[in-house]
Amino acid sequence: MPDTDDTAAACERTARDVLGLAELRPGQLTAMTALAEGRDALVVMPTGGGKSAIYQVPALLLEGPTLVVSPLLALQRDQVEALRERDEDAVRLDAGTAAGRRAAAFDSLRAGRTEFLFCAPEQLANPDVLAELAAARPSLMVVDEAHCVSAWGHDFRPDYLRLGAAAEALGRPVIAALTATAAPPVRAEIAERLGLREPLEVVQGFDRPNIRLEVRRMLDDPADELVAAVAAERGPGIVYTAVRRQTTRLSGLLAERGVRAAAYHAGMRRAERDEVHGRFMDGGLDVVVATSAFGMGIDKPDVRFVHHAQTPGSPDAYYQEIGRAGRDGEPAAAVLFYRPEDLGLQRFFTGGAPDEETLARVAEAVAGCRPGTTRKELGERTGLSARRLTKLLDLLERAGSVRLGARRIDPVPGAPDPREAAGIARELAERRRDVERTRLEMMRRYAETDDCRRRFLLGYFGEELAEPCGNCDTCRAGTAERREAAPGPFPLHARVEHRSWGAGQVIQRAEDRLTVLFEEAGYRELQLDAVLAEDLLKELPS
DNA sequence: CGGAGTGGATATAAATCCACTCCGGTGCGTTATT
Repeated sequence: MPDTDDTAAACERTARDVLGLAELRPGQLTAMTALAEGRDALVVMPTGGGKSAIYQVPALLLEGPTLVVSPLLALQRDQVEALRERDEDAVRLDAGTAAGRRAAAFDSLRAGRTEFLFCAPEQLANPDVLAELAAARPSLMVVDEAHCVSAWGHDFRPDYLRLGAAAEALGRPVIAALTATAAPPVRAEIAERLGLREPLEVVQGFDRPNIRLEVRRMLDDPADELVAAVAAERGPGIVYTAVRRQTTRLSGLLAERGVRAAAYHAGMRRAERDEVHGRFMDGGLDVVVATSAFGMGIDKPDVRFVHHAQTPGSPDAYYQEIGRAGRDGEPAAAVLFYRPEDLGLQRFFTGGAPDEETLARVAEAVAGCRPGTTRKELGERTGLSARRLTKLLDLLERAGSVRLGARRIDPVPGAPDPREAAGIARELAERRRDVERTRLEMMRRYAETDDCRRRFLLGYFGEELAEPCGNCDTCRAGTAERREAAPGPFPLHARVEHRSWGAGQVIQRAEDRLTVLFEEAGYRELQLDAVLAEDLLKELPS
């Protein structure tokens, strides 16, 4: 049984001697200590809040190498470079790594000469990589930008959903999940998907009081008003749009007004993207007009505004994007140019559920295959792409027809009939989609509320702001209510149960209405009089 | 879901309307050419 005080002291010493950190923030030390003692941790902390130190210190204290899973190759490069500057041996692995370097990296890892290995989750889908890594007996696995598990895993980068299985195949090292943004259900999903065991949760610093919040309701194309607003701003900023076409159009309009603006989206050539990114960071550009492709890894302290020409799909995405403003603590602005029509586009992005025919076909193929079948074999049998298959298999695993290891696919004895499993799987996908739509609905409420916008956003992330913030448009307009704890039943944070939506927790509570985050049904707003008249909710003991 | 673009009908000259189709985000990896 390790002594926590000793471990904490060792963490502080290592942080000071190796990383040069004289002072640790309380959350940092708690998380480091837990990891160094072998306990999983889920850390939610703003960018620049010292997340790297949280895994680097225990990495040095725990015997055995550290695997860092990170979503973007560029982020990996930055981190490797930073470590090498401190003379730590850190290597990176991706599809472009030549065989010789690969072998050398694994040798060095096994021999204990290399402490840190960085890769994307897709690398861990490769059985050879997994076997080599397992042989090096990693003691710590870090999942950076862990919200990607929930945000990207289901339809975009399904290998994120296999990280839990990968950890098992690696001998189940201690896991550290790090992110800057995670509302309560996202946190829960990260923990579940990664298979965290009684993780320590450290959640810090959601409030960004220096960012002024504002929503402008638009009846038409917001271009003119947006261009005027941007031209009036001083200092660098970001404008987000939902589609690529608007990035070039708006950056063109800004350029006509003499603003040094450039577009950025994933359809541009690599070199051009890098050039825009670099110029923005160096101060050679005033404004980048971008899709959501412009984001992770942008840690520029003096961004003075982040405006949205179109609404994003959730408060999660919105808060993450505006969080790139004002990191230096100086005043900054976040204006949402809101047209309800834009919600339709986001609704489209949430997508539909996979068709039952294909699900049934895969379920049947799985039922007929021998234990230990590989993805490749199953892909050949079903004629489906690896990606599509990964996504469908994940749903079928939850429906009980298959067990997925990191390297093998096993049929489950006594599994439900393929048709039935397909039905269950489809229902799971639909439920997920429905929850995503409730998040979109919360974005609408943010845009349409008369109450303090900051209180709304913080409430969404599970934090309470008693007083109106005084730095948003509704506070300035005087419509934000000065709210004592609203009287009556179902107080803030109460555990409740709804007749059809099941268990949940009150996350916002006004005089006449409340917002509940239901475990299965997502975010729902309820009118208090209706709740009382129809006896819809029961308060549970907490 | 909604917008942008296309094409036909209208009804007698240029433009308006309607019905229709198509399109829309995020990055790993792999693979085929330069």
